[in-house]
Amino acid sequence: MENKLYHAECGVNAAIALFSGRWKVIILHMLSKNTRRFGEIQARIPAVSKKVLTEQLKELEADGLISRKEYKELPPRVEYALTHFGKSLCPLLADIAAWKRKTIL
Amino acid sequence: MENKLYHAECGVNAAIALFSGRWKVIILHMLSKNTRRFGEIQARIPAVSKKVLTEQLKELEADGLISRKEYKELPPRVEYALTHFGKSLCPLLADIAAWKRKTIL
DNA sequence: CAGTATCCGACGCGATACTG
DNA sequence: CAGTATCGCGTCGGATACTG
Repeated sequence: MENKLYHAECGVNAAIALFSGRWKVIILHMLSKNTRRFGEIQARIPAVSKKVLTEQLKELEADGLISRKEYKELPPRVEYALTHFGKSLCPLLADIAAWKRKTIL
Repeated sequence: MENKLYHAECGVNAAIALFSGRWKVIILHMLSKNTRRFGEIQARIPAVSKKVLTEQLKELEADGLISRKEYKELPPRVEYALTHFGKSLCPLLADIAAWKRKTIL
């Protein structure tokens, strides 16, 4: 993208990309209440497939929004949690929700 | 989407969809400063094709974020402007930009 | 349990040519 | 000037089967 346009949007698109994805907002909201295991997340989002859930979690982790802790046990156990960065996003999502509510009513 | 999940995300995904799109943030930002004609918008975003620009403008209009006024002249003239709803979105985009700046630094 | 591997259809977006 | 029509590609997400 050209510089003029970059300054116009000020990274908004890049920021949006961090939490746009079919299940990311739901995952972030879920983890804001509790650390969760992979299976728990999947159980609470019945419509998501393992492949897609894995992808979304990997992207969220790569973007620094969530952390992944693997316990070397048998059977394996993995815990996902919000990072500090991820927690900082929650108020913004609340603002977005509030904006939508205001305008629909 | 199921009800439980709907309540979890509180319409955030739907709200995000209103302004996620390759050029929507840039268009909204541009129109926040001035009413613009189709050709002016295109000239300021060289990378966008007519087809895609038309699509994005139509979606923004359908979502109530911008208005389209057509003057029956020859050659044709069309003016795009932010609606009140569209203007209400700008502070939110600024918040998103601010969030991103804070965390990158 | 927590993933991978593979296939596939839908959609977003860009390039190009044509039109009232 | 402000579009429409057509084509094609890349990415996203869903379905299913397999694995350490």
